[in-house]
Amino acid sequence: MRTTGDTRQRIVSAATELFRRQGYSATGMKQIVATAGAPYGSAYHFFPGGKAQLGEEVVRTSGAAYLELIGELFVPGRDLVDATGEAFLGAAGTLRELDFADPCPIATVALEVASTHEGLRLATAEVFDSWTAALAAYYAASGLPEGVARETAVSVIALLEGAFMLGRAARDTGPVEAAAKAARWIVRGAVLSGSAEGGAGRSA
Amino acid sequence: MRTTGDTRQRIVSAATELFRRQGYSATGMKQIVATAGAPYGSAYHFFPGGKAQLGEEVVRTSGAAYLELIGELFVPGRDLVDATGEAFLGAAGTLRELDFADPCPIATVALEVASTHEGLRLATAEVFDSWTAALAAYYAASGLPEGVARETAVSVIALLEGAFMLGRAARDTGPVEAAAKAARWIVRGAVLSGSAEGGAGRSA
DNA sequence: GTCTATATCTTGATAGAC
DNA sequence: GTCTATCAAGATATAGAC
Repeated sequence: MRTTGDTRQRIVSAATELFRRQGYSATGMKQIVATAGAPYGSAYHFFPGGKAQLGEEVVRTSGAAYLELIGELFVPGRDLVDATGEAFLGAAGTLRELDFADPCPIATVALEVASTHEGLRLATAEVFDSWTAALAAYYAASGLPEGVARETAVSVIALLEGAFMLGRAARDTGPVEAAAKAARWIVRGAVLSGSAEGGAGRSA
Repeated sequence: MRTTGDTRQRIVSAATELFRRQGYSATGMKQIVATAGAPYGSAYHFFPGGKAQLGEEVVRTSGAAYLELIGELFVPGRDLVDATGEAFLGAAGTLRELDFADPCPIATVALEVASTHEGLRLATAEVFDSWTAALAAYYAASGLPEGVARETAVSVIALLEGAFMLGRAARDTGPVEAAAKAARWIVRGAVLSGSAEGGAGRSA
């Protein structure tokens, strides 16, 4: 029976929000604990590995949360093309609601650390992989051949990340909305190629 | 007739490379001048506005360089789908040659500053806009209706940026190669929708 | 235009009282 | 487990000799 566990989570939550708005490097431990309303020492009490350890936990925690979201949005049985397009339109709404902070909690960090912090880089890679695997499983369950499903999932996630980037820079949801149509074309193309090459191209 | 102009450019070049590998926040002025082999004072002599001014120059300069590249890759007359797909395959090669440093010189900076440095954010937005406008002009010249051409260009650029992100995180060119196929589907879809809605869908 | 020295601030991290 | 004080190193930026 644990008596604590509250401040630790507040630190993780604060770090998640700050990383998403300012990135990893521009966010200091002091700012994190100040935002969390926690004493400075608590940061190193809960994360003896320092900022890198905290960063990894943020990446993996928010990565897991988004993995659940994917499971909710892409329910087997729903049409592939429609489900994909609607996910993008929902993302456009989220982008606006966040006032153009990053809807993806790990994107900025991923680019920042890719060539500099190997541990963090691996964490972001594993999170991206979990997302694409989940989406690929849905596409495969909907009839796409395994390889096509995987490539399609990777492309759709990439398109969403890039659309967030352009949308944030322009402070405009237009890019994400344009990407919604493009995502539909990608999936539709995959369905066509799947039925031609491999097999059960029918989806709904 | 100017007698100098060399150290200034070395500073810009060094900053461009460092931003692309480490991002904006993690790169210090001292590291920049050290890499450039320039005295510290020169940085503020040439960029009285400090790091932000240097950052803007880096973004605009490398943005202009990539704008030229787009012009070279997308020559009117070439088939839209093939030109787009081959550009992605070339980008995959570049990603590997750079040892998975960011092939896009402004992507990391764009995400870092989007919600924090308004001047820099605007610079990245204008660069992205110049790229999508150039690509859209090519698509339009190839027969796509204006609006479709614009949306397609935005989506293709976004897909490329996102594919770079996933590829860097995984240290694998697979995502960019998958995106090459997806980009072809996007453009093919745009051609179809263009010929249905608006008009001259024929490209080659 | 070059270069050095310095001022001021903030960073990540640690030590130790409570 | 909480909280404060402090450290050394880094940051951005400036001043001023040459």
